[in-house]
Amino acid sequence: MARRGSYAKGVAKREEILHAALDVIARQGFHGASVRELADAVGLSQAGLLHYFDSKEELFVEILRTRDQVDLTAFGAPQETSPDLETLTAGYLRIIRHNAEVPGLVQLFTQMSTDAADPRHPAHAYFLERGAAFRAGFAAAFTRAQTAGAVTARVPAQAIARILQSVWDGAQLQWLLDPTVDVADIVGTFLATLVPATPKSPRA
Amino acid sequence: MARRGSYAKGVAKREEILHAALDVIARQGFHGASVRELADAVGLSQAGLLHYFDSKEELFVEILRTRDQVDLTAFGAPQETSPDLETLTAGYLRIIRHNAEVPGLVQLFTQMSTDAADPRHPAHAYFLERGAAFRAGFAAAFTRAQTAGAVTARVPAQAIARILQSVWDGAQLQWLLDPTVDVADIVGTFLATLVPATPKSPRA
DNA sequence: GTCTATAACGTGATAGAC
DNA sequence: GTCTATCACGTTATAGAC
Repeated sequence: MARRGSYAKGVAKREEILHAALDVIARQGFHGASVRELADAVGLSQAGLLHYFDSKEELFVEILRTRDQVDLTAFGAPQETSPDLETLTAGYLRIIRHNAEVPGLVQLFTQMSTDAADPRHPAHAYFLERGAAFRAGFAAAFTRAQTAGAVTARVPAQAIARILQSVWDGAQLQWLLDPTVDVADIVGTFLATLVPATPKSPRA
Repeated sequence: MARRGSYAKGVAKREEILHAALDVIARQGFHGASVRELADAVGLSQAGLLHYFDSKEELFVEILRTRDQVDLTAFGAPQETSPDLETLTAGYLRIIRHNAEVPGLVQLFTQMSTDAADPRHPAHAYFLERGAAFRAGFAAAFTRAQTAGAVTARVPAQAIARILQSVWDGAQLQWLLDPTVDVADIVGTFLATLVPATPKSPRA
């Protein structure tokens, strides 16, 4: 079936490694983990682990990619049709709340995102694309919410999406420093801020 | 004069080193800099530099402390009396715009703040205190602005201050990844969002 | 495909001369 | 106070056996 006999198995093993790594980091945390540590945790030697990935950094980006995929299918909004703002935020708030259970993954994500500032870093493109996709999804939802009068039209939807991304990333930074910080609460409060004072259909 | 002959000179040299380091990082950038690199740039040997600081991490926190002090006196709002929101934001927006000229310092700050998630990290307390002070200043200003009707009263001033901090930190993260991002614009836009649609003294 | 062993390097920190 | 020299360690990556 596959082009070469061992190719499919190699891919499957790679996938298995990534999910195992994800699990280990989620449960045991991430303390600037080295390839060796991760290899031990996954049940391989360091060289054995690097057999499947070109470098340490490539390995870690793949872990983050796997995580996005897992989270989006587990907690995210359905992607087929472009969802409305409520559905979209509900999905992301589930992800955000889940993140509070896996500090190691958040730490890995944050650490990588600062390292990836260098354009030559293997994760650079990943973070750019991820951010753009996030903003595009929300910009569309905000635009529709604005025409419905559910979100302030004073500021362009694109700008609101960018601010939302900032709030999320920044709040996560604060949470890492002080675990009593509630990221979902901060993001939720910000979203509440966007509802115009006088809705289209007044009640009072 | 001083208690011990060499004490005063030691402190002065320390100060001089910190300002020189600040300058070097601002101009040449920060690429996960080692003590050795910084020592070279400052004109000392690695051991010579560490003579003034207990460890690498202590050195870098002191650099950040020095930076805060320099920035606040150069661009910040006067601290004697608690400033109003406009003065406070104007000062911080100057700092934010200045940051765009010194990416190395922003990188150092961000990198340290993720490393400092560990409570045993020497910079941990620094970041907690800095964040608390930032929020306290803005919470007071927001409270006053709320009673004046200049800022939405729908959300507590404390929460707004926390969101503002998130916006700043998060936008900076995005800027590091993509230098075309305008941090001051994002923060400014967020602040504009907070002005109630219908002010106390209506014009239209 | 996975291992052991090791290369090649950079790091922070310290000892000791001057 | 500042240097040179070096220690002790951890890192990623690779070579080569099996």
